[in-house]
Amino acid sequence: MEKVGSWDTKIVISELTQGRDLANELKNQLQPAKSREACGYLVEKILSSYDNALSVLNDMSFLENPSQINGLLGSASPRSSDGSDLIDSKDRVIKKRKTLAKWSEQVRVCSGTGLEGPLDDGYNWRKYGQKDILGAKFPRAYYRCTHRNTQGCLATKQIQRTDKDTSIFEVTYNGAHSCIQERLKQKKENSLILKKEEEEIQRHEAQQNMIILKNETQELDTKEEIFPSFEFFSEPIKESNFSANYSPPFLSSTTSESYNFEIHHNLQTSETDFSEIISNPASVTNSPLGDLDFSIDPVDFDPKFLDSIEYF
DNA sequence: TCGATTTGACCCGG
DNA sequence: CCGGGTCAAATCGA
Repeated sequence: MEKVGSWDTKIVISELTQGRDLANELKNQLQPAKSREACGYLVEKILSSYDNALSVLNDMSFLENPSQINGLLGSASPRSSDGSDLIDSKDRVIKKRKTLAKWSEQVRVCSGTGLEGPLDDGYNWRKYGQKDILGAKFPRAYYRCTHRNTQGCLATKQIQRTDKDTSIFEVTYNGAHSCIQERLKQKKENSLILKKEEEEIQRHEAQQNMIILKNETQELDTKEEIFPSFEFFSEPIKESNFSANYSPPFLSSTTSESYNFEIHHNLQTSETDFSEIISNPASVTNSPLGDLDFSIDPVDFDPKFLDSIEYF
């Protein structure tokens, strides 16, 4: 394929849209199924994946259409020769901030699921800060890729528990991973990190509400209710490659508690830094969905997108 | 001992 | 000046 014009993009969008609709239909069909929890998880992941892909493609089709670029960038200032900087009204060169691909998710973690969703997104993160955010009940935690120094990976993420529903976490990802990670090894570590994080949030909440937990048992019970288990869900799912005969071991131990899972993707590439995403094959799996084995294969994925870069 | 986390200080853009 | 984001020394813990 020589290049991907808006017509080709429309086809891709159309195909993805159809796939999403079909997955939706599948979701409906699976309602009475016994293993609804597992199916629901898979279907939600499928849908999220489609949403992500569509978001990317929709943004790209924006960029392919010059008449829409002004709307996207506002009344853009003239650019300097290399296109990387902006020039203000007094002809001063303003270094354009290097913006990385940015997207966010809202993840609900409910009783009985043990689902941490993108909180365990298959990458090694190192916490480098935590801030109390004005007007927010819970602090925001800042993470960067563990391989920042060793591999120069610039990916970061922020995690913050939402005010209204304490079971929902807002996870904002910044930048694409350029690192190669050991995926299996890190999962247990992540689980430990998350447990600590949860404990910290609990502590913070307790402080804020001036609640003194009368005994340790009560505290443990509360933790158990929100994050009953980090590991048992994600481990088998991710390594099962979603084979048809896969039977999640946790289902037998899961009671009648409903599988309550909600994930919302909000992909933003506020500026034209798609090269951040596209040029790096590893970044294809940078999405929080990247831990899924059915994520788009970089080999099949790259050529079209690389061709489309020429429009940027 | 060494890598990860904590946390107050610092930086910087609005 | 304020608030969000990052730095880095102290601390933790495996």
